[in-house]
Amino acid sequence: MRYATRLQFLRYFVVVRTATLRDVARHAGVHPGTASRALNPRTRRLVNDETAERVREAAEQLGYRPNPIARSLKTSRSASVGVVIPDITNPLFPPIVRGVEDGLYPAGYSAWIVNTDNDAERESALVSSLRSRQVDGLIVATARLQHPLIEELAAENFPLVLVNRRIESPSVPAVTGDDARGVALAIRHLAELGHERIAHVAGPPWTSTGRGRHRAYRETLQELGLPVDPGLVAGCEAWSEQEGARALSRLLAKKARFTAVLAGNDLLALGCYDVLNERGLDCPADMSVVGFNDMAFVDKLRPPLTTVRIPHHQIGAEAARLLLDRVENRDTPVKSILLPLTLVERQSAAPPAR
Amino acid sequence: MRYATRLQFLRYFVVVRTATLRDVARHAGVHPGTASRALNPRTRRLVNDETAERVREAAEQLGYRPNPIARSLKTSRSASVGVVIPDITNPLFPPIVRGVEDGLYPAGYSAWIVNTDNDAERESALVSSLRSRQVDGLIVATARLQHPLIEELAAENFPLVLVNRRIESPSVPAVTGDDARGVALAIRHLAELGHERIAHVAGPPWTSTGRGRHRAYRETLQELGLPVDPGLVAGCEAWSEQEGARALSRLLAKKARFTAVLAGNDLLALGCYDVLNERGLDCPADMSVVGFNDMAFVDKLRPPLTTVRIPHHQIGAEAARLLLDRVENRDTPVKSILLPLTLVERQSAAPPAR
DNA sequence: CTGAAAGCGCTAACAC
DNA sequence: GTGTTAGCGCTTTCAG
Repeated sequence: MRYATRLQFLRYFVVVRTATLRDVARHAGVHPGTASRALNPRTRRLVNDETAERVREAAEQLGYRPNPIARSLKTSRSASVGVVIPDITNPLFPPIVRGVEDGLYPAGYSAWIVNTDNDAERESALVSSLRSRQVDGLIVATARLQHPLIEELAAENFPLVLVNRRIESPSVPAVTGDDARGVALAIRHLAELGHERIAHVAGPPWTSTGRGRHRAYRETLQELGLPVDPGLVAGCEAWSEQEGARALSRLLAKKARFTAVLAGNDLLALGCYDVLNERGLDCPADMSVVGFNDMAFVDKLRPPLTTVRIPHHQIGAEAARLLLDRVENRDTPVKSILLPLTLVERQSAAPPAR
Repeated sequence: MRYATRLQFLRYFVVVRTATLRDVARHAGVHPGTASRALNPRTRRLVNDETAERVREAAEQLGYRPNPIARSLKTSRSASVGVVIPDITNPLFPPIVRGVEDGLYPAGYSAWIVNTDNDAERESALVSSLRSRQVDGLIVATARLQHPLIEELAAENFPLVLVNRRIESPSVPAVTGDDARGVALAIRHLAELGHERIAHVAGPPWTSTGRGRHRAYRETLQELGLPVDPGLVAGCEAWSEQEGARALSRLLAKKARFTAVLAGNDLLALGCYDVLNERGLDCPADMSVVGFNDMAFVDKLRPPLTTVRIPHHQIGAEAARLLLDRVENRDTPVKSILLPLTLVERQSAAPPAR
């Protein structure tokens, strides 16, 4: 050994080079295989307590950090999962992502986040890149009702959990809010305030949420014996403020009569606000608006937006746990989770003017 | 070969197993080393055009996807960088993160995002985990003025770029907005509107932004010949709505006289809104408020917030480029970037009541 | 220009 | 219980 003292030797490893399992093994006077077993919680019991302790000490002294890359290469696993979202810049997703990470962290997993911009080609490239990085599973927030890529993955039995959205095929686990009940909450609230003609600015029909909320809207009206008038519904091409504005404008332009509008989500509701402002209509005096999502800061709008709260963080966290279940055991039966929603009453919904 | 037809053989690789470089080499009738050279753009010129083409074709037929894990293990690089932020849930960060990704993507790099929650211990654990994953560099948005971890990394000459914040030591490249000019823009605007006594709700003094904006506030007042009164400044312990509210409350409680307030950022401005509302003070009639950042949706507040816009996406993108420069060549001289800011005039700042 | 060979750091049969 | 061995898939000297 070219090192004058043990200390120098240690310093060499700690500072200059990062210690490998071989170094640890040599220091503990055992074979690398044994060191591996001693350090890995899952195999720890295969080795003598005393030996294990020696290895642990050596590892600590050398500042040993396992190399996850080498481990991945050997095991074809990575202790990481991919998170596929349209755009982190959309305020809907940060809380979900945080939930996912918080669900993953205790299990020692971490998340790779990618933004697809709702571009199927980009999505496919990103998923492929995630898979070549050996992610152990995928959490997907971009589901459209028809989604070949997702069905492909599901057919392969690749661990996969959808958040926020579902696809038509029931074989893919999903964690979503209970939109039907959320819509019912909103409509009932409006009805109780005295509204009878309630319009709907609907989300894109190729999303499960857009379509589901629209259906729930119709069903709830029916249940309450309120008029179900197709002329009171305007669909959007995207979940954007701009589309929300266009939709409400159409409704207003054709002189539809209504005193309240349920927006498919908060972004669409924001668009409604814009149109009302433009036309000098007061919310809620002239028109009540209810949103969906309870996005950050909608309580600061004028008027503060009454909306349906979705537990985004929890959705992410549950999805992470569901995914981990499937990662650990691919034969875990497919299970979806429906989380309860709550109505947040603020000032954008009030009794209609007489 | 146990396969009856070439097609079956191909299917085997394409569908059942993922083809490796060896498979490609065998199919092209060359040595794996040659196949590697042929497929890697950087070594491509070392091999005969004809051979290279054969290899390329074989790769395509087999649906070959290089395994980045194996490559990383060999090269100690990963074509990925770590992005260290306090919390993706803070609306400040998504656009920066997006900018980083957009800056990285064309170069074939991707980003690992981690949330520190401003916890130094967690940060250190996360950075260490990123490094063991062989990230080629780090983009850090969590800098405090004193930041041992960052200085350590810098001392090692580990590729590193700060965004949004700086540290005291000048040896670390940073991409930030030109806060001094931004503050000047805001104060001058207020002065032009006729305000003379302008208060400041200052960000945390252990952040470069908090401190820098405070300094710029004083300097600009002085330049304009306006009163520089320490009694008109209240400091915050965090960049939060709550802290902003507490700060403005303190100012109001001690009966300080002022007609406008410059908030250290939009979140603090939001806190100011809350206090004004609570006390029945009208903004801007009784009190003008100017924010900083131009966060998403502050244009929807009541009143829409006048604020200083920081080009967050661009900050992220420039940081990515700067980092990549250093990754490719560690001896690239340290260079920091100051991006111009703009004042966004909305309705929260108006002439003072006489 | 291409082949041969070694090895990145780790794990997992398989021996003993 | 622990050592031995082989190998995950790739790159990169070194020969020729």
